[in-house]
Amino acid sequence: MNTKYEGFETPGITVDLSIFTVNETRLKVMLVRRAEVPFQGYWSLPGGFLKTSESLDAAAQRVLCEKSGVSDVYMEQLYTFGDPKRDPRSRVITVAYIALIPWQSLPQPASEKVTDLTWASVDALPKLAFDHREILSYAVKRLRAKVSYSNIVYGLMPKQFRLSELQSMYETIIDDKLDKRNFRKQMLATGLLKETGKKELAGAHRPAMLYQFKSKEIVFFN
Amino acid sequence: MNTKYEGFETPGITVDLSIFTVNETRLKVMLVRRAEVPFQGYWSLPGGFLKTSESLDAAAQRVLCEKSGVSDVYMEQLYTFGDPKRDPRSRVITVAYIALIPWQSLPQPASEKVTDLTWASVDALPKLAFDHREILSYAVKRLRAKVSYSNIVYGLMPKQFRLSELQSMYETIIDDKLDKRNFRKQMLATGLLKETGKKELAGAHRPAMLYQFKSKEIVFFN
DNA sequence: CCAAAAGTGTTATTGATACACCCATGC
DNA sequence: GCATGGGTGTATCAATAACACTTTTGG
Repeated sequence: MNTKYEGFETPGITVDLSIFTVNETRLKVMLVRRAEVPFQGYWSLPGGFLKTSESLDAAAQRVLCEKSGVSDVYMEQLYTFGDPKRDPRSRVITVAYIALIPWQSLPQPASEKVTDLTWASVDALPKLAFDHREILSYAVKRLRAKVSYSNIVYGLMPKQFRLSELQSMYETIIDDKLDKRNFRKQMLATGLLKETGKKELAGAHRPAMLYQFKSKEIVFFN
Repeated sequence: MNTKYEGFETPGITVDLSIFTVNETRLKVMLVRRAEVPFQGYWSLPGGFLKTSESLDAAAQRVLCEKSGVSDVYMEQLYTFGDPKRDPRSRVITVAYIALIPWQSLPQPASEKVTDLTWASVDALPKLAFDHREILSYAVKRLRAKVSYSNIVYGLMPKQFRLSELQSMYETIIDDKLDKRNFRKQMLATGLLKETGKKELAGAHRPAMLYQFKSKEIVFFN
């Protein structure tokens, strides 16, 4: 038996990531296909075992980079799931994380044949391995809540953007429509945005002013 | 070496609890004195190793009951701390919890000689073992924040109470004064309280109506 | 000149804040 | 009758919500 102290357990520790992005006005999450038992062939959240002398944050960062190819994005610890039966093989406790990646920052997949990684709309999920469905709904809940009292959408926007793109980002995540004038007023009132001076000229319409965030800091409102 | 898979670690898992109560208009947290190395003789948060086939919540519940003698109180998972160096002996990851106990629910200590357990004011803490100071400041931060957007103070109130006691509870936790009339208006407007009909007669003043919560549910505002 | 998205202010409503006096009781 | 905490209402201010038309461009 795999114990360190009499009667106490030393379970395996993993990190599992809910990596979100928004594309085509859909909130999407990264799923990877499991190559091994248990749940072979099922989709699951990307994750991995904690390595020796690696902090939890570092492990999450490593998994993020391995799977997405990006680093330096918004990430936070979500919750720790430790039900004794959540892994049918042996006791595994997982520390769940949330990460946000702007769609534009994602490297395009090298080939069309990548079938072991996908971005699934959170409202059209396949069956998931382990308790990953539960983890993911918790992650979505946290994300939706946090959007409304912080500027966490930072993590999903490209460097420069139109205010209408920012509004669309909010609308996609909270799944509701917002008033254009009130939205702009409020956003500019936060003082967190600055004009870049550049104007986007693409499209048969009046060009839009491009904005960017003054800093990467996440701020809480209320 | 204590590994389960090549290169992966199976650290010890503990739960550590920040158990809060309020007494004499001070927010207090339970500390226990460590009998063993490391940090022998230091004060620390109550905690313990996860047992085989025990869920994280169950472990936290067990520790709570062992140390405080109460169960069925408000408890929530806080955060997981996994720095590789946080325990000088070996790798230990701790899942931190918050618990709230009404002062009136606490069994009085059997003898005056109990010197291995204390309730310390959170603004006058001794040196703590491990990273418990960090855990505790995180817990206090969470508690203070949550008080202002939920009815989490439920967890600290006795069955029946005066509105002025409820106000005092809020003021103690957020460390600020509130307006009496506005406070009462808002509290009653939530619809979460009901009069008990009873009046408290103690004291040389007009007796106060006693209230209680309609349900134990925790509700979020905003 | 038509389509398409950008940009812009005012009013109404709601919620939050500030504030002072009388009441019921015990001693 | 005085000290103590209990109990009550209104006016102001700030924030939020509702709402429609003009502008600039490409085709």
